[in-house]
Amino acid sequence: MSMMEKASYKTKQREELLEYLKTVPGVHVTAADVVEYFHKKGRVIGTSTVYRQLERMVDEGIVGKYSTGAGAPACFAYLAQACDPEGVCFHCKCEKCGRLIHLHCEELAQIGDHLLKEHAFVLDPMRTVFYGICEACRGGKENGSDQM
Amino acid sequence: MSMMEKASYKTKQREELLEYLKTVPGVHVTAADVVEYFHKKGRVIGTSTVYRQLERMVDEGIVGKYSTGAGAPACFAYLAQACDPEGVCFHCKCEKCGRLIHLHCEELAQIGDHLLKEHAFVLDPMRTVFYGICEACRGGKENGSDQM
DNA sequence: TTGCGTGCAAAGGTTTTGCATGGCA
DNA sequence: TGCCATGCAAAACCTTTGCACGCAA
Repeated sequence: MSMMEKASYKTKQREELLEYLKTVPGVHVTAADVVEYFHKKGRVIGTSTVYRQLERMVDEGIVGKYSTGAGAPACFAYLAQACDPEGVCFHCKCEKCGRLIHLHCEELAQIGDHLLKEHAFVLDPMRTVFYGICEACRGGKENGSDQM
Repeated sequence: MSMMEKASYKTKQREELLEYLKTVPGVHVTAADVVEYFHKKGRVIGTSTVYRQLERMVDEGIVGKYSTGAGAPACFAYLAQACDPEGVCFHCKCEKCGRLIHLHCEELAQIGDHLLKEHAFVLDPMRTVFYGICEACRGGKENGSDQM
């Protein structure tokens, strides 16, 4: 699109954030998770900075962003082209405890093929979320861990 | 599936809300849109009520719910073709033209089985929406009608 | 009469923004 | 030295929840 995008400095915070994300490729974390991670390490990074950098990385295409709902926090994940050529991963969200489950499943990947071939619909796994009840909540009757 | 769901009274607010939604089938509106619509008509309906009724209608399969982003408000739309409570039905939403596609497909129904057996996740088809690009928009390369 | 539905206000949680300061180039 | 990035706090938003009252069955 644009030719220069932005100036974009290379700050310490950005470096550390990116370094961390690279250690957990494909894993989705929320902005709050990131803040907490650094906080525990004694390295405090402002929430605004995390949001701003994450958003920028999304623009740059090195990080994926998943919206799991309305008031729910967005998830981000470092996109490691190496381990996931297609970036095929699906998400299941428990309607009871709110937990987001990350799935790498070949069988589910066929859904995309089926939708394309039979229904001429190009699936966007990035945005698609399966809603339902997770194992813990179903088994434990009321809830499993109820983290959100 | 369930035997009684809930008592579910037939209140004035519910009637009016449903009546309004039926006049704009397939069109997606936010809770705020609904509140504003009635407010302009001089008929005030509480925001909580709108959220609660809308959510209930989603459970009943007569309204679809879509996530439009992270901090963005959820969208709802009256399903012209009500979902068969017993049968399986899925929805695909085009990210380009916003169109909602109704699918009755046995093969897709297997997703539920797969998720249950392999991932111990009980799928809720009523709340699950596949996001992607529809045939018309894909064919036209750039866009079809592009309403969002 | 029973109990669900409604509506207001307040709470809860996520993300954005204003502004002064600090650091990269 | 410029200018962007950072951080803190506050604001903006969307959605949920508590509670008393009203209405449907």
